[in-house]
Amino acid sequence: MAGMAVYDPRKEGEDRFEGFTFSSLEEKGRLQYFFHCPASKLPVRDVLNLHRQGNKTEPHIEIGAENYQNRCYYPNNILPHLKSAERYLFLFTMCEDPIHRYYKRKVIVGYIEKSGSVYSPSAGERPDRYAVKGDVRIYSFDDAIPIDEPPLNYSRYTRTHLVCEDDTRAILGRFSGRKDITEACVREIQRLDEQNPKASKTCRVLRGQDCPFQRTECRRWNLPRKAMLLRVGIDKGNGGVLAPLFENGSFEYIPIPETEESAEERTYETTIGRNGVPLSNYLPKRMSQMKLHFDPEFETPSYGDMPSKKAYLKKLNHGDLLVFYAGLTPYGHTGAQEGLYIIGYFTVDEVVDFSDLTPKERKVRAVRLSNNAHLRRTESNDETIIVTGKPGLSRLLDRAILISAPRQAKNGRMYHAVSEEIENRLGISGSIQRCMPPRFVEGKESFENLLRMLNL
DNA sequence: GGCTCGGCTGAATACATCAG
DNA sequence: CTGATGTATTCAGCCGAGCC
Repeated sequence: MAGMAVYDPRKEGEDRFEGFTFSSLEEKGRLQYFFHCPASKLPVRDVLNLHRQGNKTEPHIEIGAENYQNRCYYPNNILPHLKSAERYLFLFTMCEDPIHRYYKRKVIVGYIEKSGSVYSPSAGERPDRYAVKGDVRIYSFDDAIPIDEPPLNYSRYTRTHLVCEDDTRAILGRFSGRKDITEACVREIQRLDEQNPKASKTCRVLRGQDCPFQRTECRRWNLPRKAMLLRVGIDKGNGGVLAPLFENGSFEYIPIPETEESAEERTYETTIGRNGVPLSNYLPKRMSQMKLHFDPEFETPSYGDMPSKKAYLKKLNHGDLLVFYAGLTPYGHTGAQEGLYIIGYFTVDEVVDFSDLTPKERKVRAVRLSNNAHLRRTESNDETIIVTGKPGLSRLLDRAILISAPRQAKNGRMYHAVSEEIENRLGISGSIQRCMPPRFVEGKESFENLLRMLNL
């Protein structure tokens, strides 16, 4: 009975393992409290130390553990749980989201289904401990279960509590069919942790230590990533010409003209390209005085759009790639082909949907993102969606990367389709002449090929 | 076999402490 | 003062030894 499914760098058989139970478990459990991070609407631990109780590492949902890096109610709750036949460690917290109906209420937001333990020897300030480990499920505050209401009716001052079989059934019943948001929570923890200095990060690896789960089970280090390809810049329908591709593979990124009222003052004539001459040099005369719709812009960096692409952009997560391609045509040489080329990318920091924001938040964001063409427009920005890139991991390329090949349609006209080589490497295909629908590069192999193409 | 009692265990709770 | 934590204490329930 004891000693099953235990990871331990030391030898097994020590009497400290005696009594841990991982088999023949019963359908019951107990509560375990954690601090909710007030900076998040998701039920994640207080990574940022906003409760002044330390940068919380537990529950360590990345590997489905509690007490992995630090002790928390260790002798009173975790050790008895490890010894007991209880299957579930129910995680509950005080909701700190001021606009949620459960604000300042203690609610159960998920559980760990016990299947083993992890021993961690003491290190510095961190005493040695056993963690509970198992599959974890986390649910949103909307789906959370208040502990002081029927059917539970526990005291609102509860710290630890056993959960009998009836209550366990009731809790699992309430959660069944609801969406497990563990992955979103891991991404949120990752995002929040970036604000912490190295010594305060809630991941051992980021603090400079080894973690035996980094390459295996840790969801933080094994999050699926994807890329979205989006056509941008001037094209034949939007100006009548394509941007220039020079003989050495460099190019100009030429934004489309601004058609709305805007605070933008730059024109094609006043904007000097990377090649040293005004952008208007590459365009018909009639366009010289037109203002630019500089989107994407690589300074902040940011990319904005209106509702049409919203659903696609909202699929992007922190750490995903937003890859921009444009139509380019050889300029002053014949050593390359006219076609579609990757010209730059963002490593996504945030996707901000202005319709989710309060008017006050909108104002704050609009100031911070004032480099973006959509926020320079005079009209209201309530429906705008903005993707911000991580500075340093987002750039306009020096050399464009060809991704298309000409193909003949049934009616005899030529169009740009994904070249066979790119089809094999990135797993996308068909016409990419139009920006809609945007193509996604998903799957580990395709994504890694893309990273290599971008030298990432 | 059945009953008593004492010791052990673990859940609940009281206490001390600390920080906003 | 409030709310949270770690630790100490209490107390109820269980189990087994020992006795009739």
